[in-house]
Amino acid sequence: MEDRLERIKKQLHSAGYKLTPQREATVRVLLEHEEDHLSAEDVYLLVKEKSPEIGLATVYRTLELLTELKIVDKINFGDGVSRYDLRKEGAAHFHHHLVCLECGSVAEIQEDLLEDVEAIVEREWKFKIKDHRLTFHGICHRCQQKHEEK
Amino acid sequence: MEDRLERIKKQLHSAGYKLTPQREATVRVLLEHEEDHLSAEDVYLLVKEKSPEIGLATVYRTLELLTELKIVDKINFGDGVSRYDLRKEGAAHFHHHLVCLECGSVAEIQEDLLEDVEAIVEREWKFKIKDHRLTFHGICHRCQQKHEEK
DNA sequence: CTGATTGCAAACCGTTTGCATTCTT
DNA sequence: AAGAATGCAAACGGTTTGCAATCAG
Repeated sequence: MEDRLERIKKQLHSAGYKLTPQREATVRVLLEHEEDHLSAEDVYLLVKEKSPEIGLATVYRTLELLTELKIVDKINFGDGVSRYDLRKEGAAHFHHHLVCLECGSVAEIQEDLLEDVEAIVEREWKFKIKDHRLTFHGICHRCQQKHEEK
Repeated sequence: MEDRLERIKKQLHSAGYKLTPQREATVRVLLEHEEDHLSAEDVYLLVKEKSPEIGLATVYRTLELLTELKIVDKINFGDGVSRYDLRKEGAAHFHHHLVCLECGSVAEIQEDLLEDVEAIVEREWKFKIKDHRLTFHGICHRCQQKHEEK
């Protein structure tokens, strides 16, 4: 955890950005909530608990910065809110999501699964793939069980 | 084209909605621009050419209606704008997109491609898939050629 | 020191909503 | 006639921006 933070700091630094307490606090929150898909506002509130003087605009600017450096991925499940996901270290590609239409939960799939599909797309459509977004909408296991109980 | 319009009208009707000139004009625009990925504003401006008295709110309400009836899919490429895509008739699943990072063009893939992946996800994650969203980000064929010319 | 970064408030912009009016059925 | 649908303008909510004050390097 702490070493992960160090590496991110180094990335910021070598990209010519300053290491402010606000940026560190923001990255810390992201590290502590890897599994959640936090909105900017969520991050803001969490950072505020530890560093109450921070402003929402700074959080937005930091998240934008981290997105630019590919430390974080900005995603969008169709409600009008952007969410921010820490990239797994060494992950070339973005992970996939399972969004439950009933309870709204979001699960992650780390496995690639798309290698074959990408090969087809690159060959047939002559499209050089840089990244992908794959989201499945459906009913999660827990909600399925709820139905069976009735 | 005209028969497609008729069928959509019928769908609206049998869902208990009225057939107003504004709704017809909006559907017409969507049919005439199937390949484009129009935003609500785009649709509004196009409808306005033929029916200048229409209001933006009505376009939003109609698009919402069509989305609800699954005549149209609401998509979101990450810029803060929703776009609306007419569903191919008989298409069970949503089609995929290729977004070019350089020129911004959006191509469509009608083929399913995800059957195998979906089978894996349903089995391994016990997730009942209802729909999916798959977008590839990369460089389109034309932009690749532009590079080679240099 | 000096330019980068911050916090605040105001501006933005796509979208939604309240309401009186108009139109389908 | 009666409820649904419309147009307008105002409200909304997430995000961005201008600016003076502050801070990191």
